[in-house]
Amino acid sequence: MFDKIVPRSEDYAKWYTQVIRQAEMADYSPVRGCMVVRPYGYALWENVKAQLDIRFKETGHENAAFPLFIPMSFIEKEAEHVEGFKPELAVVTHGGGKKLEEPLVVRPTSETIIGYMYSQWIQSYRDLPVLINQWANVVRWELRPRLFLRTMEFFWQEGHTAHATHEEAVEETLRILDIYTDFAVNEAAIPVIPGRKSESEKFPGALTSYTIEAMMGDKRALQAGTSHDLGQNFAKAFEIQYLDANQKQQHCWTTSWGVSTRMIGAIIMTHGDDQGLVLPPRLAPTQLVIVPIVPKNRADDKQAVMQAVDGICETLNGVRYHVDDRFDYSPGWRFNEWELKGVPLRIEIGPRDLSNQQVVLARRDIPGKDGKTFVPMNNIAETVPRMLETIQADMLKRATAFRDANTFEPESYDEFKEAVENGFARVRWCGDAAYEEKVREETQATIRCILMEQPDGDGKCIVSGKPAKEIAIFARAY
RNA sequence: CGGGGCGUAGCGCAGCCCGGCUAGCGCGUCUGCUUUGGGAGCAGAAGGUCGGAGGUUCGAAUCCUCUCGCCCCGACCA
Repeated sequence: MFDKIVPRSEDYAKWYTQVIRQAEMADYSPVRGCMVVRPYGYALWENVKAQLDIRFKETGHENAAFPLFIPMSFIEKEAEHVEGFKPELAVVTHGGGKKLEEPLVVRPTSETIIGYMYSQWIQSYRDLPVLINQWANVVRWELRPRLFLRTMEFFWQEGHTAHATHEEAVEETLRILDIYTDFAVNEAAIPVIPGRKSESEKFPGALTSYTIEAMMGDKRALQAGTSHDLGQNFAKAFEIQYLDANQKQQHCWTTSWGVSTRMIGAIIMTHGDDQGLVLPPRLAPTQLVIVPIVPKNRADDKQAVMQAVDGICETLNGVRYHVDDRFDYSPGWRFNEWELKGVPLRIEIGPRDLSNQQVVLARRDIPGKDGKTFVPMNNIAETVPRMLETIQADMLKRATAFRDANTFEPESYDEFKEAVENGFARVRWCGDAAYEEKVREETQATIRCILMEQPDGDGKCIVSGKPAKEIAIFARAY
Protein backbone atom coordinates (compact mmCIF):
# COMPACT_ATOMS: atom_id res chain seq x y z
CA MET A 1 0.00 0.00 0.00
CA PHE A 2 2.86 2.36 0.74
CA ASP A 3 5.89 3.09 -1.33
CA LYS A 4 8.88 5.01 -0.18
CA ILE A 5 8.29 8.69 -0.69
CA VAL A 6 10.77 10.80 -2.57
CA PRO A 7 13.08 12.87 -0.29
CA ARG A 8 12.23 16.55 -0.07
CA SER A 9 15.66 17.54 -1.28
CA GLU A 10 15.19 15.60 -4.49
CA ASP A 11 11.80 16.87 -5.60
CA TYR A 12 9.82 18.95 -3.13
CA ALA A 13 6.68 19.16 -5.26
CA LYS A 14 6.60 15.42 -5.71
CA TRP A 15 7.24 14.82 -2.00
CA TYR A 16 4.30 17.07 -1.16
CA THR A 17 1.90 15.26 -3.45
CA GLN A 18 3.08 11.80 -2.42
CA VAL A 19 2.78 12.57 1.28
CA ILE A 20 -0.76 13.83 0.89
CA ARG A 21 -1.90 10.90 -1.15
CA GLN A 22 -0.12 8.18 0.79
CA ALA A 23 -1.17 9.60 4.14
CA GLU A 24 -4.72 9.58 2.76
CA MET A 25 -5.26 13.28 3.36
CA ALA A 26 -6.65 13.97 -0.07
CA ASP A 27 -6.94 12.57 -3.56
CA TYR A 28 -7.35 13.92 -7.04
CA SER A 29 -10.88 14.09 -8.32
CA PRO A 30 -12.24 13.17 -11.75
CA VAL A 31 -12.70 16.89 -12.29
CA ARG A 32 -9.42 18.54 -13.09
CA GLY A 33 -8.38 21.05 -10.45
CA CYS A 34 -10.70 19.76 -7.76
CA MET A 35 -9.72 17.55 -4.89
CA VAL A 36 -11.32 15.04 -2.62
CA VAL A 37 -10.57 15.61 1.04
CA ARG A 38 -10.38 12.18 2.64
CA PRO A 39 -11.42 11.48 6.23
CA TYR A 40 -7.93 11.91 7.66
CA GLY A 41 -7.44 15.24 5.95
CA TYR A 42 -10.91 16.35 6.86
CA ALA A 43 -10.38 15.44 10.51
CA LEU A 44 -7.39 17.78 10.54
CA TRP A 45 -9.48 20.50 8.87
CA GLU A 46 -12.19 20.00 11.50
CA ASN A 47 -9.65 20.66 14.22
CA VAL A 48 -8.46 23.78 12.41
CA LYS A 49 -12.07 24.89 12.10
CA ALA A 50 -12.86 24.24 15.74
CA GLN A 51 -9.93 26.29 16.98
CA LEU A 52 -10.63 29.22 14.70
CA ASP A 53 -14.35 29.09 15.39
CA ILE A 54 -13.78 29.32 19.15
CA ARG A 55 -11.70 32.44 18.62
CA PHE A 56 -14.29 34.04 16.36
CA LYS A 57 -17.08 33.38 18.83
CA GLU A 58 -14.99 34.70 21.70
CA THR A 59 -14.68 37.99 19.86
CA GLY A 60 -18.39 38.33 19.25
CA HIS A 61 -18.81 36.85 15.77
CA GLU A 62 -21.71 34.68 14.69
CA ASN A 63 -21.88 32.07 11.96
CA ALA A 64 -24.36 32.24 9.10
CA ALA A 65 -24.72 30.87 5.58
CA PHE A 66 -25.08 32.83 2.37
CA PRO A 67 -25.93 31.48 -1.08
CA LEU A 68 -23.51 29.73 -3.39
CA PHE A 69 -24.91 31.56 -6.42
CA ILE A 70 -24.37 35.25 -6.91
CA PRO A 71 -26.02 37.35 -9.64
CA MET A 72 -23.39 38.37 -12.19
CA SER A 73 -24.40 42.00 -11.81
CA PHE A 74 -23.36 41.92 -8.14
CA ILE A 75 -19.81 41.01 -8.96
CA GLU A 76 -19.67 43.87 -11.41
CA LYS A 77 -20.65 46.54 -8.91
CA GLU A 78 -17.24 47.13 -7.40
CA ALA A 79 -14.75 48.08 -10.11
CA GLU A 80 -11.55 46.61 -8.70
CA HIS A 81 -13.40 43.55 -7.51
CA VAL A 82 -14.63 42.64 -11.02
CA GLU A 83 -11.21 43.32 -12.42
CA GLY A 84 -9.61 40.94 -9.94
CA PHE A 85 -12.08 38.10 -10.09
CA LYS A 86 -13.46 38.09 -13.64
CA PRO A 87 -10.72 35.80 -14.99
CA GLU A 88 -11.43 33.12 -12.44
CA LEU A 89 -15.20 33.00 -12.29
CA ALA A 90 -17.28 29.90 -12.86
CA VAL A 91 -20.55 31.06 -14.35
CA VAL A 92 -23.87 29.22 -14.51
CA THR A 93 -25.70 30.16 -17.68
CA HIS A 94 -28.42 27.51 -17.70
CA GLY A 95 -30.86 26.25 -15.11
CA GLY A 96 -33.71 23.80 -15.39
CA GLY A 97 -32.87 23.31 -19.04
CA LYS A 98 -33.33 26.98 -19.87
CA LYS A 99 -30.90 29.79 -20.45
CA LEU A 100 -30.95 32.16 -17.50
CA GLU A 101 -31.96 35.80 -17.85
CA GLU A 102 -28.94 36.73 -15.79
CA PRO A 103 -25.97 34.41 -15.38
CA LEU A 104 -25.18 33.25 -11.84
CA VAL A 105 -21.64 33.29 -10.60
CA VAL A 106 -20.53 30.47 -8.32
CA ARG A 107 -19.14 32.47 -5.41
CA PRO A 108 -15.40 33.12 -5.59
CA THR A 109 -15.86 35.03 -2.30
CA SER A 110 -18.96 36.60 -0.83
CA GLU A 111 -18.36 40.31 -0.29
CA THR A 112 -20.95 41.21 -2.90
CA ILE A 113 -23.88 39.09 -1.87
CA ILE A 114 -23.24 39.70 1.81
CA GLY A 115 -22.87 43.41 1.12
CA TYR A 116 -26.23 43.35 -0.57
CA MET A 117 -27.83 41.67 2.43
CA TYR A 118 -26.15 44.07 4.83
CA SER A 119 -27.67 46.97 2.91
CA GLN A 120 -31.07 45.49 3.76
CA TRP A 121 -30.30 44.74 7.37
CA ILE A 122 -28.47 47.85 8.45
CA GLN A 123 -30.51 50.99 9.04
CA SER A 124 -29.15 52.67 12.11
CA TYR A 125 -25.91 53.06 14.00
CA ARG A 126 -27.65 50.96 16.63
CA ASP A 127 -27.47 47.99 14.21
CA LEU A 128 -23.69 48.17 14.15
CA PRO A 129 -21.36 46.48 14.22
CA VAL A 130 -22.46 43.43 12.25
CA LEU A 131 -20.02 40.59 12.85
CA ILE A 132 -20.72 37.52 10.74
CA ASN A 133 -18.62 34.60 9.62
CA GLN A 134 -19.45 31.76 7.28
CA TRP A 135 -17.80 28.39 6.72
CA ALA A 136 -18.21 27.69 3.05
CA ASN A 137 -16.79 26.38 -0.15
CA VAL A 138 -15.88 28.78 -2.94
CA VAL A 139 -14.85 28.33 -6.55
CA ARG A 140 -12.10 30.04 -8.50
CA TRP A 141 -11.17 28.83 -11.94
CA GLU A 142 -7.54 27.99 -11.32
CA LEU A 143 -5.23 27.21 -14.18
CA ARG A 144 -2.60 25.57 -12.10
CA PRO A 145 -4.05 23.54 -9.26
CA ARG A 146 -2.15 22.00 -6.39
CA LEU A 147 -3.65 19.90 -3.59
CA PHE A 148 -4.77 22.11 -0.68
CA LEU A 149 -2.78 25.11 -1.91
CA ARG A 150 -4.70 26.01 -5.00
CA THR A 151 -7.74 24.07 -6.11
CA MET A 152 -10.73 25.21 -8.13
CA GLU A 153 -13.03 24.54 -5.23
CA PHE A 154 -11.77 25.09 -1.74
CA PHE A 155 -13.12 25.29 1.77
CA TRP A 156 -12.61 28.24 4.03
CA GLN A 157 -14.18 30.63 6.42
CA GLU A 158 -14.95 34.16 5.36
CA GLY A 159 -15.74 36.77 7.93
CA HIS A 160 -17.66 39.87 6.89
CA THR A 161 -18.19 42.77 9.23
CA ALA A 162 -19.70 46.24 9.01
CA HIS A 163 -18.82 49.15 11.30
CA ALA A 164 -19.78 52.74 11.92
CA THR A 165 -16.30 54.17 11.70
CA HIS A 166 -13.07 53.46 9.90
CA GLU A 167 -11.26 53.19 13.22
CA GLU A 168 -13.52 50.34 14.30
CA ALA A 169 -13.12 48.58 10.97
CA VAL A 170 -9.35 48.82 11.17
CA GLU A 171 -9.48 47.56 14.71
CA GLU A 172 -11.51 44.57 13.58
CA THR A 173 -9.16 43.85 10.68
CA LEU A 174 -6.18 43.85 13.01
CA ARG A 175 -7.99 41.88 15.73
CA ILE A 176 -8.57 39.12 13.20
CA LEU A 177 -4.97 39.27 12.04
CA ASP A 178 -3.99 38.70 15.67
CA ILE A 179 -6.35 35.75 15.88
CA TYR A 180 -4.85 34.23 12.76
CA THR A 181 -1.36 34.77 14.09
CA ASP A 182 -2.27 33.27 17.44
CA PHE A 183 -3.86 30.26 15.78
CA ALA A 184 -0.93 29.67 13.44
CA VAL A 185 1.70 30.00 16.14
CA ASN A 186 -0.01 28.31 19.06
CA GLU A 187 -2.12 25.65 17.40
CA ALA A 188 -0.40 24.89 14.11
CA ALA A 189 3.12 25.61 15.42
CA ILE A 190 3.77 27.70 12.33
CA PRO A 191 5.80 30.85 12.98
CA VAL A 192 4.08 33.39 10.77
CA ILE A 193 4.99 36.93 9.94
CA PRO A 194 2.05 39.30 10.14
CA GLY A 195 2.18 42.21 7.75
CA ARG A 196 0.53 44.44 5.22
CA LYS A 197 0.23 43.61 1.55
CA SER A 198 1.67 45.89 -1.10
CA GLU A 199 -0.75 47.70 -3.40
CA SER A 200 -0.29 45.16 -6.16
CA GLU A 201 -0.83 42.16 -3.88
CA LYS A 202 -3.86 43.36 -2.00
CA PHE A 203 -7.38 41.97 -2.30
CA PRO A 204 -9.36 43.36 -5.24
CA GLY A 205 -11.58 46.03 -3.72
CA ALA A 206 -9.72 46.45 -0.43
CA LEU A 207 -8.21 49.59 1.00
CA THR A 208 -5.57 47.59 2.82
CA SER A 209 -4.91 43.87 3.03
CA TYR A 210 -3.11 42.21 5.89
CA THR A 211 -1.60 38.76 5.79
CA ILE A 212 0.23 36.13 7.75
CA GLU A 213 3.16 34.72 5.80
CA ALA A 214 4.92 31.47 6.55
CA MET A 215 8.07 29.80 5.28
CA MET A 216 7.63 26.33 3.86
CA GLY A 217 10.20 23.52 3.96
CA ASP A 218 11.56 24.52 0.56
CA LYS A 219 12.05 28.08 1.81
CA ARG A 220 9.26 29.51 -0.29
CA ALA A 221 6.61 31.73 1.26
CA LEU A 222 2.97 30.84 1.73
CA GLN A 223 0.18 33.27 2.50
CA ALA A 224 -1.72 31.45 5.22
CA GLY A 225 -4.50 33.91 5.98
CA THR A 226 -5.69 37.38 5.04
CA SER A 227 -7.68 40.15 6.65
CA HIS A 228 -8.93 43.10 4.63
CA ASP A 229 -9.92 46.63 5.47
CA LEU A 230 -12.43 47.23 2.70
CA GLY A 231 -12.92 50.89 3.53
CA GLN A 232 -16.23 52.09 2.14
CA ASN A 233 -15.70 50.51 -1.27
CA PHE A 234 -18.29 47.79 -0.91
CA ALA A 235 -20.53 49.95 1.27
CA LYS A 236 -20.73 52.45 -1.56
CA ALA A 237 -21.19 49.81 -4.26
CA PHE A 238 -24.02 48.18 -2.32
CA GLU A 239 -25.32 51.18 -0.45
CA ILE A 240 -24.69 49.80 2.99
CA GLN A 241 -25.77 52.87 4.93
CA TYR A 242 -26.85 53.78 8.41
CA LEU A 243 -28.36 56.80 10.06
CA ASP A 244 -25.95 58.15 12.64
CA ALA A 245 -26.77 59.79 15.98
CA ASN A 246 -26.96 63.16 14.23
CA GLN A 247 -29.56 61.81 11.81
CA LYS A 248 -27.16 61.83 8.88
CA GLN A 249 -26.86 58.99 6.37
CA GLN A 250 -23.39 57.43 6.49
CA HIS A 251 -21.76 54.62 4.56
CA CYS A 252 -20.52 51.72 6.65
CA TRP A 253 -16.93 50.61 6.86
CA THR A 254 -16.57 46.91 6.12
CA THR A 255 -13.97 44.20 6.53
CA SER A 256 -13.49 40.67 5.30
CA TRP A 257 -11.05 37.96 6.27
CA GLY A 258 -10.37 34.33 5.50
CA VAL A 259 -8.41 31.22 6.21
CA SER A 260 -8.77 28.28 3.86
CA THR A 261 -7.84 24.63 3.51
CA ARG A 262 -4.55 26.03 2.30
CA MET A 263 -3.69 26.06 6.01
CA ILE A 264 -3.51 22.27 5.74
CA GLY A 265 -0.88 22.67 3.05
CA ALA A 266 1.01 25.05 5.31
CA ILE A 267 1.02 22.52 8.13
CA ILE A 268 2.25 19.79 5.81
CA MET A 269 5.03 21.90 4.31
CA THR A 270 6.16 23.52 7.54
CA HIS A 271 6.60 20.37 9.56
CA GLY A 272 6.77 17.40 7.19
CA ASP A 273 9.97 15.41 6.81
CA ASP A 274 11.26 12.63 4.59
CA GLN A 275 9.21 10.04 6.49
CA GLY A 276 6.00 11.92 5.80
CA LEU A 277 3.71 14.17 7.77
CA VAL A 278 4.51 15.60 11.17
CA LEU A 279 1.36 17.01 12.75
CA PRO A 280 1.28 19.46 15.65
CA PRO A 281 -0.28 17.67 18.66
CA ARG A 282 -2.96 20.31 19.21
CA LEU A 283 -4.41 19.75 15.75
CA ALA A 284 -3.51 16.13 15.05
CA PRO A 285 -6.63 13.97 14.55
CA THR A 286 -4.79 11.22 16.44
CA GLN A 287 -2.28 12.39 19.02
CA LEU A 288 -1.09 9.03 20.19
CA VAL A 289 -1.04 5.64 18.54
CA ILE A 290 -0.49 2.52 20.59
CA VAL A 291 1.14 -0.34 18.72
CA PRO A 292 0.92 -3.63 20.60
CA ILE A 293 3.50 -6.20 19.59
CA VAL A 294 2.55 -9.81 20.18
CA PRO A 295 3.83 -13.17 19.02
CA LYS A 296 0.92 -14.86 17.30
CA ASN A 297 1.32 -18.34 18.65
CA ARG A 298 1.61 -17.28 22.27
CA ALA A 299 -1.94 -16.54 23.27
CA ASP A 300 -1.10 -15.82 26.89
CA ASP A 301 1.43 -13.12 25.88
CA LYS A 302 -1.09 -11.55 23.55
CA GLN A 303 -3.70 -11.46 26.25
CA ALA A 304 -1.29 -9.91 28.73
CA VAL A 305 -0.18 -7.23 26.26
CA MET A 306 -3.72 -6.34 25.32
CA GLN A 307 -4.71 -6.16 28.95
CA ALA A 308 -1.89 -3.71 29.58
CA VAL A 309 -3.02 -1.69 26.54
CA ASP A 310 -6.53 -1.49 27.94
CA GLY A 311 -5.11 -0.36 31.25
CA ILE A 312 -3.14 2.40 29.57
CA CYS A 313 -6.14 3.57 27.56
CA GLU A 314 -8.23 3.95 30.68
CA THR A 315 -5.76 6.44 32.11
CA LEU A 316 -5.47 8.57 28.98
CA ASN A 317 -7.94 11.29 29.77
CA GLY A 318 -8.43 13.82 27.03
CA VAL A 319 -5.84 12.33 24.71
CA ARG A 320 -6.94 11.49 21.18
CA TYR A 321 -5.46 8.00 20.87
CA HIS A 322 -5.80 4.99 18.63
CA VAL A 323 -4.85 1.37 19.24
CA ASP A 324 -3.44 -0.30 16.13
CA ASP A 325 -4.10 -3.96 16.71
CA ARG A 326 -3.72 -5.08 13.12
CA PHE A 327 -1.51 -8.01 13.97
CA ASP A 328 -1.33 -9.20 10.42
CA TYR A 329 0.94 -6.21 9.79
CA SER A 330 4.40 -6.36 11.27
CA PRO A 331 5.31 -3.82 13.97
CA GLY A 332 7.76 -2.12 11.62
CA TRP A 333 5.09 -1.74 9.00
CA ARG A 334 2.71 -0.18 11.47
CA PHE A 335 5.40 2.19 12.81
CA ASN A 336 6.07 3.40 9.32
CA GLU A 337 2.45 3.94 8.50
CA TRP A 338 1.81 6.11 11.55
CA GLU A 339 4.97 8.04 10.92
CA LEU A 340 3.82 8.72 7.39
CA LYS A 341 0.55 9.97 8.84
CA GLY A 342 2.36 12.27 11.21
CA VAL A 343 0.90 11.04 14.51
CA PRO A 344 2.92 12.95 17.12
CA LEU A 345 3.44 10.21 19.65
CA ARG A 346 3.61 6.42 19.59
CA ILE A 347 3.62 3.82 22.32
CA GLU A 348 5.22 0.49 21.49
CA ILE A 349 4.36 -2.28 23.90
CA GLY A 350 5.28 -5.97 23.79
CA PRO A 351 6.00 -8.86 26.13
CA ARG A 352 9.49 -7.59 26.83
CA ASP A 353 8.09 -4.29 28.09
CA LEU A 354 5.55 -6.04 30.26
CA SER A 355 8.22 -7.85 32.18
CA ASN A 356 9.97 -4.51 32.76
CA GLN A 357 6.74 -2.68 33.58
CA GLN A 358 7.46 -0.05 30.93
CA VAL A 359 6.61 1.00 27.39
CA VAL A 360 8.53 2.59 24.55
CA LEU A 361 7.47 6.15 23.82
CA ALA A 362 8.48 7.41 20.37
CA ARG A 363 8.29 11.05 19.28
CA ARG A 364 7.41 11.67 15.67
CA ASP A 365 9.26 14.97 15.54
CA ILE A 366 12.54 13.26 16.44
CA PRO A 367 12.88 10.34 14.01
CA GLY A 368 14.59 7.09 14.84
CA LYS A 369 16.16 5.94 18.06
CA ASP A 370 16.83 9.44 19.38
CA GLY A 371 13.11 10.06 19.77
CA LYS A 372 12.49 6.91 21.80
CA THR A 373 12.41 6.68 25.57
CA PHE A 374 11.31 4.06 28.06
CA VAL A 375 8.48 5.15 30.30
CA PRO A 376 7.44 3.24 33.43
CA MET A 377 3.92 1.89 33.07
CA ASN A 378 2.58 3.92 35.99
CA ASN A 379 3.92 7.20 34.58
CA ILE A 380 2.23 7.06 31.20
CA ALA A 381 -0.83 9.06 32.16
CA GLU A 382 1.30 12.06 33.13
CA THR A 383 4.05 11.63 30.57
CA VAL A 384 1.88 11.52 27.47
CA PRO A 385 0.12 14.89 27.83
CA ARG A 386 3.36 16.52 28.94
CA MET A 387 5.23 15.04 26.00
CA LEU A 388 2.54 16.25 23.60
CA GLU A 389 3.05 19.78 24.91
CA THR A 390 6.81 19.41 24.56
CA ILE A 391 6.47 18.25 20.98
CA GLN A 392 4.13 21.13 20.21
CA ALA A 393 6.65 23.61 21.63
CA ASP A 394 9.64 21.98 19.96
CA MET A 395 7.94 21.96 16.58
CA LEU A 396 7.39 25.69 16.82
CA LYS A 397 10.98 26.21 17.92
CA ARG A 398 12.34 24.11 15.10
CA ALA A 399 10.20 25.84 12.47
CA THR A 400 11.16 29.25 13.83
CA ALA A 401 14.85 28.38 13.79
CA PHE A 402 14.54 27.13 10.23
CA ARG A 403 12.83 30.31 9.11
CA ASP A 404 15.31 32.55 10.89
CA ALA A 405 18.26 30.63 9.50
CA ASN A 406 16.89 31.22 6.03
CA THR A 407 15.97 34.86 6.43
CA PHE A 408 18.61 37.25 5.18
CA GLU A 409 19.28 40.95 5.42
CA PRO A 410 21.12 41.68 2.20
CA GLU A 411 23.10 44.90 1.87
CA SER A 412 23.11 45.17 -1.91
CA TYR A 413 20.79 44.29 -4.76
CA ASP A 414 23.15 41.48 -5.78
CA GLU A 415 22.99 40.03 -2.29
CA PHE A 416 19.25 40.53 -2.39
CA LYS A 417 18.93 38.43 -5.54
CA GLU A 418 20.89 35.67 -3.88
CA ALA A 419 18.80 35.96 -0.72
CA VAL A 420 15.47 35.40 -2.44
CA GLU A 421 16.93 32.35 -4.14
CA ASN A 422 17.61 30.88 -0.71
CA GLY A 423 14.81 32.11 1.50
CA PHE A 424 13.33 35.35 2.79
CA ALA A 425 14.92 38.73 2.23
CA ARG A 426 14.22 41.29 4.96
CA VAL A 427 14.92 44.67 3.45
CA ARG A 428 14.12 48.38 3.32
CA TRP A 429 11.48 49.08 0.75
CA CYS A 430 10.57 52.39 -0.85
CA GLY A 431 7.06 51.38 -1.85
CA ASP A 432 7.37 52.11 -5.57
CA ALA A 433 5.38 49.57 -7.59
CA ALA A 434 7.66 49.92 -10.60
CA TYR A 435 10.58 48.50 -8.63
CA GLU A 436 8.38 45.77 -7.22
CA GLU A 437 7.70 44.71 -10.80
CA LYS A 438 11.40 44.85 -11.62
CA VAL A 439 12.15 42.51 -8.73
CA ARG A 440 9.43 40.12 -9.80
CA GLU A 441 10.74 39.96 -13.35
CA GLU A 442 14.35 39.56 -12.38
CA THR A 443 14.03 37.18 -9.44
CA GLN A 444 10.45 35.79 -9.41
CA ALA A 445 10.24 37.06 -5.85
CA THR A 446 7.39 39.25 -4.62
CA ILE A 447 6.73 41.34 -1.57
CA ARG A 448 5.19 38.95 0.86
CA CYS A 449 4.39 41.61 3.39
CA ILE A 450 5.44 44.88 4.90
CA LEU A 451 6.12 44.19 8.57
CA MET A 452 3.54 45.19 11.14
CA GLU A 453 6.22 45.90 13.67
CA GLN A 454 8.64 48.34 12.13
CA PRO A 455 11.95 49.18 13.78
CA ASP A 456 12.94 52.78 14.27
CA GLY A 457 15.06 54.68 11.81
CA ASP A 458 15.15 54.59 8.07
CA GLY A 459 17.46 53.67 5.26
CA LYS A 460 17.68 53.16 1.55
CA CYS A 461 15.51 50.93 -0.58
CA ILE A 462 17.41 47.80 -1.54
CA VAL A 463 16.16 48.00 -5.12
CA SER A 464 15.73 51.65 -6.00
CA GLY A 465 18.21 53.18 -3.59
CA LYS A 466 15.58 55.77 -2.73
CA PRO A 467 14.94 56.70 0.88
CA ALA A 468 12.90 53.97 2.51
CA LYS A 469 11.27 53.90 5.90
CA GLU A 470 9.62 50.53 5.96
CA ILE A 471 10.94 47.01 6.09
CA ALA A 472 9.41 44.33 3.90
CA ILE A 473 9.83 40.61 3.36
CA PHE A 474 10.55 39.51 -0.19
CA ALA A 475 10.43 35.87 -1.22
CA ARG A 476 9.39 33.49 -3.87
CA ALA A 477 5.88 32.40 -3.04
CA TYR A 478 3.34 29.70 -3.65
C1' C B 1 -2.73 30.21 -22.08
C1' G B 2 2.72 29.13 -23.54
C1' G B 3 6.98 25.35 -22.72
C1' G B 4 8.22 20.24 -21.24
C1' G B 5 6.81 15.27 -19.93
C1' C B 6 3.57 11.11 -19.49
C1' G B 7 -0.83 7.73 -20.61
C1' U B 8 0.58 -0.39 -20.72
C1' A B 9 -3.09 -4.63 -14.04
C1' G B 10 -5.17 -0.93 -7.95
C1' C B 11 -0.07 1.80 -7.71
C1' G B 12 4.98 2.30 -9.88
C1' C B 13 7.25 0.95 -14.33
C1' A B 14 9.80 -2.09 -18.67
C1' G B 15 8.74 -3.20 -23.70
C1' C B 16 8.15 1.31 -28.51
C1' C B 17 13.75 3.77 -31.48
C1' C B 18 14.50 -1.31 -35.03
C1' G B 19 6.39 -4.12 -35.93
C1' G B 20 6.35 -10.81 -35.08
C1' C B 21 4.71 -16.47 -30.70
C1' U B 22 0.19 -16.50 -25.28
C1' A B 23 2.23 -8.32 -23.29
C1' G B 24 6.11 -8.62 -18.89
C1' C B 25 8.34 -6.96 -13.93
C1' G B 26 8.08 -4.82 -8.82
C1' C B 27 4.67 -3.39 -5.05
C1' G B 28 -0.22 -4.13 -3.54
C1' U B 29 -4.76 -7.56 -3.47
C1' C B 30 -6.84 -12.76 -2.45
C1' U B 31 -5.96 -18.11 -0.36
C1' G B 32 -2.94 -21.37 2.69
C1' C B 33 1.08 -22.28 6.03
C1' U B 34 5.11 -20.26 8.84
C1' U B 35 6.05 -15.40 11.15
C1' U B 36 5.70 -10.48 14.29
C1' G B 37 10.75 -5.26 18.91
C1' G B 38 11.73 -0.86 12.17
C1' G B 39 8.13 -1.64 5.74
C1' A B 40 8.27 -10.66 7.14
C1' G B 41 9.05 -15.61 4.22
C1' C B 42 7.38 -19.55 1.07
C1' A B 43 3.64 -21.64 -2.19
C1' G B 44 -0.45 -20.67 -5.16
C1' A B 45 -4.30 -17.37 -7.44
C1' A B 46 -6.96 -13.29 -9.40
C1' G B 47 -6.29 -8.93 -12.09
C1' G B 48 -5.18 -5.78 -19.11
C1' U B 49 -10.50 -2.70 -24.59
C1' C B 50 -1.64 -1.27 -23.96
C1' G B 51 -6.04 6.50 -22.98
C1' G B 52 -9.56 6.87 -27.54
C1' A B 53 -10.55 7.01 -33.00
C1' G B 54 -8.81 6.30 -37.75
C1' G B 55 -4.88 4.65 -41.00
C1' U B 56 -0.36 1.67 -42.93
C1' U B 57 0.64 -3.75 -42.73
C1' C B 58 -0.12 -10.70 -43.62
C1' G B 59 0.56 -8.88 -38.55
C1' A B 60 0.50 -2.71 -34.37
C1' A B 61 1.56 -1.47 -27.27
C1' U B 62 5.44 -0.55 -31.15
C1' C B 63 4.94 3.19 -37.38
C1' C B 64 1.57 7.58 -39.30
C1' U B 65 -2.67 11.15 -38.52
C1' C B 66 -6.19 13.09 -35.38
C1' U B 67 -8.15 13.35 -30.50
C1' C B 68 -8.84 13.11 -25.07
C1' G B 69 -6.76 13.28 -20.32
C1' C B 70 -3.17 14.03 -16.58
C1' C B 71 1.44 15.77 -14.32
C1' C B 72 5.58 19.28 -14.07
C1' C B 73 7.69 24.31 -15.21
C1' G B 74 6.25 29.62 -16.39
C1' A B 75 2.24 34.03 -16.58
C1' C B 76 -2.59 34.71 -12.74
C1' C B 77 -4.28 33.69 -7.71
C1' A B 78 -6.37 32.10 -0.88
